[in-house]
Amino acid sequence: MTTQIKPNKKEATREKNQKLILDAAEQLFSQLGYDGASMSMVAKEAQVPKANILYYFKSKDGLYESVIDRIIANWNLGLDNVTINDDPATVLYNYIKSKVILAVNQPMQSRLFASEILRGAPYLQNYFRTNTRPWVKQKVDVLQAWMDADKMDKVDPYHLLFTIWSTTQYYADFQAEVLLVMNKLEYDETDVAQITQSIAHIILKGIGLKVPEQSET
Amino acid sequence: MTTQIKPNKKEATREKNQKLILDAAEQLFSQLGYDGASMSMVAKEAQVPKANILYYFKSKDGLYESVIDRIIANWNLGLDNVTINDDPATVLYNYIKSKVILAVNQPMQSRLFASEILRGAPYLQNYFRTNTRPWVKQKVDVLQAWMDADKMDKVDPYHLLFTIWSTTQYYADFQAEVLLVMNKLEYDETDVAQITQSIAHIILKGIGLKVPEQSET
DNA sequence: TTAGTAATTGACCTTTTGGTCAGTAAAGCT
DNA sequence: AGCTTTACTGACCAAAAGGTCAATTACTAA
Repeated sequence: MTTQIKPNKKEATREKNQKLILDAAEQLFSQLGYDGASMSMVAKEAQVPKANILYYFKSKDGLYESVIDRIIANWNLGLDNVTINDDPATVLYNYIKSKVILAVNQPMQSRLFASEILRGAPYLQNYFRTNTRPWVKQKVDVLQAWMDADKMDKVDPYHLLFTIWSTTQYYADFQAEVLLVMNKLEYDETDVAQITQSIAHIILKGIGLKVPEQSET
Repeated sequence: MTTQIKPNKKEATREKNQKLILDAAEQLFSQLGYDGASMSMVAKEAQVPKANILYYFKSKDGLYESVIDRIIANWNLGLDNVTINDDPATVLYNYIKSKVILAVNQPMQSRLFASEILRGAPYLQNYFRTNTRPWVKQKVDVLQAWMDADKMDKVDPYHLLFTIWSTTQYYADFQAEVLLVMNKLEYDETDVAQITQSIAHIILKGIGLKVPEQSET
């Protein structure tokens, strides 16, 4: 029937199993941290023999690294293709909004990163150096250009970025605290809008911008 | 010489040893997390036999709880005794400043809390319910009163508090990332002022306030 | 002093950890 | 079909985990 190049049964099952394992590992690592999650737990969760995991991923470290790599692969840093000609308010508003949506709807990835950074980022050091740092540098340049053109207040662009990251990720990483303090069991549909609104108001006004009336997707 | 009630040598050494152990545990737990730090590591770090730790603190859980309790004991939530008559700008500016100083100078405690909350706050649930929540409620009321009196913008007071917490704690919890992105080895003396300035500018202006000229200690 | 009590700890135990390996099953190829 | 090679996995292992306990060492009070 299918004459694909490689519908190898071998590769097929391998990929299927690897996905199973990575999914389980991602969940457990983000929930319990690197040390808190054990290989046997991952095996049980993925319904795969433990030795199979070691066969695919050499070691626990290897598995952990693969989990991180996979997250990074589709970890859209957002804010791409921004230029000096764009409107700061619109760009930043949309960025904040997308980060809040991510935090509320997919907190696991954010938490995995958080626990990794808390531990001193042993596995992310390289990623930060070779990817995040240049990416940040570029955004900082755009922000600086906007400031120089008096399109927004002059604040330290690095700290502005940190402010956006911290405020938005907070709702993922510290979800337990937020919910406890607000006496809620979980976020509801209105929360995303509410959070976005509050953060955007404070930050945008805080740097001399106005929250745009209508946002684009 | 001393006629104190209880200069028992017993109690003296017990307290001394307990402090030794708690110090070591605090450092290790905040560095490696609950699962990452082992009893033998704590024993070695505190230069005390492992069985002694178990003798004082029943179990690893007990030790961990004691560490948390001790931190909470002198964890000044700040912002105390605030009333509607106070000046919002001054109060919030000082609060931000004190949180930044804490984040930069004593990041360990913040990180321990962070890793605890990341795990779903198993040991802090009760604390949040019985302490933080009422505390927050009270501050929220004051903020709301300020807003009603048109002393500041009307934003959700909960999210405003979260914004202050997240932005300031970020420099403790995500220190590794901040330093990597900014290409620094460690924070220097100018950073505290710089960070405070940036955060205060954004947040205060963001809620319709002005950064006070001169701050009080 | 000394008896009584509490503090201390070395040795030991069980369970779990990450990891190996030899043997078996399953493709793939001709 | 038969042979080669790769994929898989149950059984096993040493190390480290948290925790117990009986024996020893302080203190304290009389």
